[in-house]
Amino acid sequence: MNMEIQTFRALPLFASLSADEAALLIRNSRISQCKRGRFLYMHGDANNYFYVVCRGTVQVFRETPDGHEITSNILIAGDTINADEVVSGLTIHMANARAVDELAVLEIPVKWLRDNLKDLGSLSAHLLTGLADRLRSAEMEAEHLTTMSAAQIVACYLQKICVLYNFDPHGFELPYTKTLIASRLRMELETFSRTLQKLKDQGVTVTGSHVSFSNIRKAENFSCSECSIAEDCATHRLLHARLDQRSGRGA
Amino acid sequence: MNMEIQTFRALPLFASLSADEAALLIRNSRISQCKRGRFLYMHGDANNYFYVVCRGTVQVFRETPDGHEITSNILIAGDTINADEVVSGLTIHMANARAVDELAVLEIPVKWLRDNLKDLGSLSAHLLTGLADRLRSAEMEAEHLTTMSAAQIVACYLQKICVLYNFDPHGFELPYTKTLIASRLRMELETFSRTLQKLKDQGVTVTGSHVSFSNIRKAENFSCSECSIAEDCATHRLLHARLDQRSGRGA
DNA sequence: CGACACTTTGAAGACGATCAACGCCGGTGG
DNA sequence: CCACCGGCGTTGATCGTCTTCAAAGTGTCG
Repeated sequence: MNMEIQTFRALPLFASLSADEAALLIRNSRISQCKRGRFLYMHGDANNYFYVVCRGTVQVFRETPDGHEITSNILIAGDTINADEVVSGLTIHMANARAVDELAVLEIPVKWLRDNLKDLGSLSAHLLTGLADRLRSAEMEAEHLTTMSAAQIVACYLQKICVLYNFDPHGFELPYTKTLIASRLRMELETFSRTLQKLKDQGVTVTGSHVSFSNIRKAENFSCSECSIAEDCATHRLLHARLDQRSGRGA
Repeated sequence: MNMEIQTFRALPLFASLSADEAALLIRNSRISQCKRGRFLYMHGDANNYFYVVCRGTVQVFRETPDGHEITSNILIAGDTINADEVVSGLTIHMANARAVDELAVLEIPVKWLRDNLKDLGSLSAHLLTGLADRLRSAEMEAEHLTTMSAAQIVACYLQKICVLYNFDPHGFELPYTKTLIASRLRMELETFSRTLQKLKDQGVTVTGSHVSFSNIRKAENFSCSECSIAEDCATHRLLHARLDQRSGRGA
């Protein structure tokens, strides 16, 4: 368990906590494990804990009346899972959260958190910026959804993944199944699969779960016209940085 | 100008401020007016002020490379305009903000706000919940965008407008042009117009800018299957309350 | 080897976007 | 008073893209 405490102190959300604050938090929370496929909570369950991912991956999703799953987010170490629900004061969960792989989460009682948030100044500041960042990216994605083609969305997402996981742009493995990614991108698996084929001409090659950006310039022009023109897409800047850092040029 | 101060004290965002806090805020901010069609700020401008709508309506939108406008939000009195940008620490605006009608906004220097947010406890708490609420509704809308038909989206939105503005469900006028609404709903004006015709059979009648829910039960089933089944759609609850309150029954 | 989850491919269909033309209305200016 | 114009909205026809349904291929693990 102590190892887990080490890991959670390494998360940005908690990094700036003072020793006192951290001790306070640890005394009043616990780390819980979850096996692949298990539900952390389900839609309608009481919203009693504030969760933060320590290790592993979480899929947050809702179900349509006809049983279709809509993935609203895929979360990794350092992400808060239900911050919005907790802050909004919801008493029940509005979505399902399921472990995609072996999972460790920090579990903080909502009740305690509400009473003590003022004593955890830096945490509340992180919460604030975290929510703001997510809001912005949610709005950005909604914009993409309506203005970009499936091909652009996919290309853009692959680049984002590459930066987020610090992968080598010349070649990396998809961190989760295509089914999950398609659901996350709000498209059908079939559409996703077909789109990957089309992207081969555009400097993005995906075979099996292996991705490589054979022609990053082309891939980039093709994807995310919004961001690149507006120059507000941090992904591209970081991607370039990674390319420069890894090797001289990328094709 | 004193009248404007009265109005802004009435906004929920500031209602809970103590007299001291309010005085502090007023000393360090100002209320500025804006004529219909004028830009409050444009994409790329320096993000120097935190804005709150006191009176009137604001359209926040971005432009695609080909000049198409995408409305990301329509804001009314009490809404923060660029809270996400300010909290995220962005130095330039990521979108345009334009006055839809006669507008009054409270203008708080970002620099000052950053230094003094800790002295305005209740404001920062409101900011937090405000962001969380917006995040949730943004995710909800993204879900709707991919799971519901245009007809459902429109019906759902009209109900939301009715509740938000406290209109009579039996008949009210659209608060803004159809062009703006269509853009807000991320559909083309043509699609919106056609959709309104189809909704006539479904208990929602729109002629010119006059809306009436002739058969609220039917309209409801038709719209927003997500929310109603999940029972997490506050709109419907409030709509019922309004119907009960107005008259015995709604057709 | 067989079961099962995951993925690919094909063909058909639905839905919204796009292009184009027209109607309506308020304002401005002759 | 009428004519013209521009913003706004409606309607029609066509087109492209994504979804849907169906079937078959690939991989892994017992």
